[in-house]
Amino acid sequence: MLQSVSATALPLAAFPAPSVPVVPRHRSGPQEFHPPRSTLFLQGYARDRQYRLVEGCVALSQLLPDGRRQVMDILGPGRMIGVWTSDTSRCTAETLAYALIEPVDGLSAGENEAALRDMVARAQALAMLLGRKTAMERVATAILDLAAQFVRPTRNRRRGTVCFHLHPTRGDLADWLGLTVETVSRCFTRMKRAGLIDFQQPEIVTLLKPDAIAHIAAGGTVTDTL
Amino acid sequence: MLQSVSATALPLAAFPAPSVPVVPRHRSGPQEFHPPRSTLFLQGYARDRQYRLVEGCVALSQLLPDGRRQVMDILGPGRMIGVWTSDTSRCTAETLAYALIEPVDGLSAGENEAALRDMVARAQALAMLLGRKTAMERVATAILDLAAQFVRPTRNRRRGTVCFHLHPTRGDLADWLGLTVETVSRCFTRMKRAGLIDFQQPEIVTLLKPDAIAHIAAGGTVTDTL
DNA sequence: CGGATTGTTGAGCCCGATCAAGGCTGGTGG
DNA sequence: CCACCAGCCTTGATCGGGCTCAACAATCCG
Repeated sequence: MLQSVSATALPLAAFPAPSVPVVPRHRSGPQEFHPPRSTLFLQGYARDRQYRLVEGCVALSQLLPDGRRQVMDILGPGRMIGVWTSDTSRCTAETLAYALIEPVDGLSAGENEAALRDMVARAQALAMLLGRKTAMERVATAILDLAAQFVRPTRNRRRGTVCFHLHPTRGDLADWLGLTVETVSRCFTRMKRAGLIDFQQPEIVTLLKPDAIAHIAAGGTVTDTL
Repeated sequence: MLQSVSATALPLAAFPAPSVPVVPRHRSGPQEFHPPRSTLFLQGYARDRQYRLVEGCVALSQLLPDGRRQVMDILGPGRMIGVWTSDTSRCTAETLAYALIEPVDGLSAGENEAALRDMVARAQALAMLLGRKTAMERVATAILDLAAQFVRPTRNRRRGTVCFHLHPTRGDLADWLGLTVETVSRCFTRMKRAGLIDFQQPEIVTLLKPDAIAHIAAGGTVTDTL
């Protein structure tokens, strides 16, 4: 039976890491290559058609009739596409970079459930972010998540710094984080000026102080971390 | 293979109706009765322990270390509790009214997946609401969802009006909708003054113009609907 | 009755939206 | 080769929706 226990605060500040294996398995068809900004529209596909993103970046989003957009997730290599298929969840999937995907069939019921639970966990993390976090916290959380998904093996880097390719545009990030382009841009600028991140082109981002960024994502202020 | 299709705007304004049957099945244990405001803390339970809410109301929420709360869902009769169990999703479940729950075991893999997909769909609907909707739209959406879940069979009612018991407090609603108590209260007052809803006690709400409320939830303004 | 909890209402402020302008980059065609 | 254009990004100025702070009413319960 259910019991009453006092709630313990868990690390819910960040997006949960996927529990599905990143190592490709269950391949059952030829890989497909899609150019950036192409729409992989998933609505109406049979339930058993699932893909794994091998390389690249895909955004899942929903559109309101009046054009307002909410990005539900940004997927990096190893993540599953199409688990949610069937008509219960209607997301548009769009590539944000050259994307290589491979069909994955024959997942066991357990693997399927695990993938679905990951989606629930990430959707709830997004809800927490959208409902209760400030703009800086949202951007910091997003940067950490994307850095984890898109780290590129770097060399000659100072200890503790991480460099990654930021595939989504400022506009995509805004639609993901419930903000506007301008606010996202301003947050990036602030973090850059604060010495937490660096970027010459807007797409190549280096985390200079990952811990400080995590601190902000968890609710600390920027000036705190300076 | 995935194909490129133009996106059609679907009715994503409202919370999706659950696809799991509301009719009790798979009972496998004695029903349990819980008083209002008792915490059914689900973290750490074995995966196979699931419940169905027979009567009453339960809120699922997450807490940030600093105390900020995000309610992830409000469950009414027929909804499943514990589908998400395992350590991927950490929600606190709290009764908002006297709640009668019954253990449900032996769900088929398909039923389990359907329940999980419902959760994903509702979590994404919440993300859309939190990221892209105004306060009035959020409250209108919430009222419609709760009305659908908690309609009480009424008599002597004018056609088209719906009366229901609103179990969550203004504070619970605020934590669900990403607002403050004051804003929620003001939205209720505005809708009351606009003749869309009515309530004598804050907990017994009558929808006077459900269509107009749906119109607001979909993005229309209040003065539009007057 | 007094205290606690919840709901309502008002006044003022602030964070992030909106509006506007300009810079940078990449692609296309002359 | 450069001119032109279309996106994307940045930055500034201003606005406003919802938050904060505060006071008070209503209800419940001991």
